Amino acid sequence: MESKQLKIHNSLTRQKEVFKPINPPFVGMYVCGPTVYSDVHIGNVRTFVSFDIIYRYLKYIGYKVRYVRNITDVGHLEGDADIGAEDKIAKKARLEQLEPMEITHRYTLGFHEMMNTFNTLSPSIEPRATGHIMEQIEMVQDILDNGFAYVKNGSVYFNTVKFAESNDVYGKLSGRKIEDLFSETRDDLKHQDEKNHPSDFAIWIKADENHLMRWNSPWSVGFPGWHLECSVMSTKYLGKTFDIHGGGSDLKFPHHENEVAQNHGACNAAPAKVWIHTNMLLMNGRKMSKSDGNHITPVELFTGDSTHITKAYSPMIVKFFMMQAHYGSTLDLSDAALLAAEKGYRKIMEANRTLQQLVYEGAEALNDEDTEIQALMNGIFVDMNDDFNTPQALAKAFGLVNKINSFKDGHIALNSISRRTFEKLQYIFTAFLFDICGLKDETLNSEESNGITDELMQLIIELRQNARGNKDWAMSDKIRDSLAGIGVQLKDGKEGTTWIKS
RNA sequence: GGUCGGGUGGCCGAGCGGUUAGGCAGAGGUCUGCAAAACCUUGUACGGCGGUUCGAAUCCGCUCCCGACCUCCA
Repeated sequence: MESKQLKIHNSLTRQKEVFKPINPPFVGMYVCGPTVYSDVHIGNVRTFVSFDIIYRYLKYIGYKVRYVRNITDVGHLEGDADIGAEDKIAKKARLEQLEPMEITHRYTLGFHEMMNTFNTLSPSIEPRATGHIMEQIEMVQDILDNGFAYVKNGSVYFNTVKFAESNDVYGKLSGRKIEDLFSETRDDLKHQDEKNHPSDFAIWIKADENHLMRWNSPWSVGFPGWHLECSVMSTKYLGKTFDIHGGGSDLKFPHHENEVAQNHGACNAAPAKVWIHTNMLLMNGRKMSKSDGNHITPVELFTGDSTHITKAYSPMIVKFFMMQAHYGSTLDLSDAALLAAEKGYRKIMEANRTLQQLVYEGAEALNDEDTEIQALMNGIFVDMNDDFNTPQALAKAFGLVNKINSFKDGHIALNSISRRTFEKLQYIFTAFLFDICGLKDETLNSEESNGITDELMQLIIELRQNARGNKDWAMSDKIRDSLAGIGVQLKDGKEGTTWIKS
C-alpha cells in the first residue's frame, strides 16, 4: 500500500524518501528553536507551526515521538557571525540594562505565549543552551581530542579544512562546494586572523572583559559557539544519530552545516538521517524587512494595527493561511491572501459543526456517494503521507465540505452512505482539523457562553420568526441588522435559523 | 559574483509527462419577503524562446525576472 508509507523530502539528499525510523515506533526529532532576544518573528512562527503539524501527524499515525526544540539563550552572535561580534542577548541586555537572564526569560515567556496562541503542542523537551554549558565544554574537548579543532588565544576553532580532507561531509547539506567555501573571505570580521582558515568557525569563544555571559573552561573564561548547543543537546536527548532534524531554510548554512561537522568531529557520526527545512514567509512578494518597512508582527496581525492589512486576523486564520501552502515553499503573505484564508477557514469550521450535528436516520441505501466520500477521506492521508502536503489534504477536506453541506441541504440523502462511513466521516474530519492540523474553532460560540447566550439567541431567533410569520419585515430586518451590527450573523436554512459570531 | 530554490488563471496556492487541485474573488442559476448562508453551473493558467515526446505547466537547453544563503533583518 503506497499510500500507507510516509514520505519526507530530505534536504540532505534533495529527494523524497520513505520514512523509516531508526527504532520504530520511536521517533526522535530535533528542531532549532528561537534565539530569545526579541519578540518572535511571524516567519519563525510559520516554521514552528509547520513542525507542529509534522509532530502531530507523526503521533497521529502511531509513532512515539520525542520532539526536542531548543531555546538559544547564549552564543548567537550578531549577524550570525561566529566570532568578533556581540552576542545578541548580551547586546539587548546591555541596551536595556538588564541581566541576560531577564532578557531571555521575558522573551521565552513571550514565545511560549505565542506558540500557545497558535495552538501548537509543547515539545517533549525544550532545553536551553545555558543549561548545557558543561556538555558543550565536553564536546569541545571531544572535538579537540579527535583532532578537528585547535586553540588560539583561549578560543577554540573547528578545523574545517582538516575535516573536509578526512571525509566528504562538509558542504553536503547546504549544497556548497568545498572550494567555494574555502575561497570565501570575510576580512571585515575581527579575530579573523586567529583562525587558520576563514571557513573555520568558533566552538568556544574567549570572553572579553565586558562580556556579560561567561563560564570557566579549560581554555578561557568564555562562552560556547552558537552552533554547538544544537549538536550537544540533540546528542544528549536523542542520541548520536537520530531520525529528523528540522529548522528554517535560513539556518541551513552555516548553522546546520557546522552542526553536522561538529557531530562528526565529536562523535564520528551523522546527527540526523532526515533533514527537513521549512521555507520563508514573504510579504507582498518580498522578504520581510524591518528596515524598509515591509514587516508585520504577529500581534499586528491579530489587532489589525498595520498599514499592510485592512483588518484584524485571528491566530487560527493566520495558521489556516499557512497550512494552505506547503512547508517547503515560500509563502506570500498579503491582505488579499489573508482575507481569502479567513473565508476558507470559516467555511470549513462551519462545515464541521454542521457535520457533527447531522443525525443519521433510516435504512442504508448506498450509492456512489459512499465510495466518493471514502476516497476523499482516504485522500487526506495519502496527501499527508506525501511529505505532509497540507494544501492538498485541505483540498480533499473541502471536497468533504461540499458533501457535508449537500447533506445539510438535502441535495444528497445521508443514507446514501453507510452508517459506518458517516461515523467515520464525523471522526476523520474532526481529527484532521483539530488533532493533525491543530486548528481550533474560534467561531464556536459555546466556548465562553454559559448557556444563557444560546438561550437568548434562541429567543431572539424565535421572535424574528414570529415577525416574519406576520410579514413584519421591518421588525425582522431590524433584528437581523442589529445583530449584524454587534457581530452576530444569522443564517437562514431549511432546518431553521442558526447564528455565528462574525 | 558564487551556491541553491522559484516563476501557474484577478489574488493565494497544489500538481511536476496524459486526469476538475483547492480556497478567495467574478458570472449565471436554485432557495429566500429581500438579503446573507448553502447548493448547482461556469469563464480566465502554467515568464519567454527553442528542443525531446504520440502527448509538456511537468523533461532538456538558452534567456529574462524573483527569492534564500554567502553580508544587519526568522
